[in-house]
Amino acid sequence: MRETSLEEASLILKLLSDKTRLSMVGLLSKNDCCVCEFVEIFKMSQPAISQHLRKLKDAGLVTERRSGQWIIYSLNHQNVFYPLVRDVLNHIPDQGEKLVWLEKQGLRISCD
Amino acid sequence: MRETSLEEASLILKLLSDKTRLSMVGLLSKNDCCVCEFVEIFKMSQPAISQHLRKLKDAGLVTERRSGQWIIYSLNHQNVFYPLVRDVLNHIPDQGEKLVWLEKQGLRISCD
DNA sequence: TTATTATATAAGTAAATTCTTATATATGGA
DNA sequence: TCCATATATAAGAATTTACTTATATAATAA
Repeated sequence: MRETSLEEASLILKLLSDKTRLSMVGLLSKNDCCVCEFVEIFKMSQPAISQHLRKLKDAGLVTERRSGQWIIYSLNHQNVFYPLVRDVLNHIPDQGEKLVWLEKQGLRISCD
Repeated sequence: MRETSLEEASLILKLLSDKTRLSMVGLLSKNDCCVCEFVEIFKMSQPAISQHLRKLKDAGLVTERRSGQWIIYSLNHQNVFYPLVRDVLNHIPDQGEKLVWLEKQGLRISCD
């Protein structure tokens, strides 16, 4: 396992220490998501969601791709910090239920 | 493994996301330490150190005991969040070298 | 007892964080 | 082309955080 410096580790932990971002990362570990899905799930303004995603992207924890009008976010398993992220996610409840709820509302965007 | 709620997990991660506290916890996983040792290691004011320790103590991550004039802090392995802490510590460099340095300076307090 | 050492706490300050609102850009459909 | 939808970004406000200095408490040593 690659050893992360203390500075790097605390930076990643700071990103994951926000409830919304931690849940986002948990969701992305299950399924890719677009911004508008996060807006529905977290009942938060679109700019607030975009700003959280930008922080995750700047750290390399997630990647984005365009699909039509949507920007689809994915968890970046290739990132050097992914092992830390994975270990942290092991300690939180499965966020997949939020996607089930989204689907029930008919708000799921199929991300392919 | 006990499943920590999202709120609880983010609270613990917030505590660990501070460089000083993360290093403190890493040190305590090796050896018990007193406040004055932390002051030397982190070259930080005594109140600043005490305030960090208080946050860790309030969350139950560390315990304290008095030994003469010193207050000795220990990592609380019994805490429900300890498994998360342990997994996080697995991703940071060994903080034990800071104790070696302290010993070389003749500043180590034998904690028993 | 008095002084010294170790620690905690309180109050204030500067910086960082997370929202908000307003606005810009890009895509797709009528 | 024009409009609606999805997203990003910028600027500002409220809150939180991590320090500072000043002071209080407890133990030990002279």
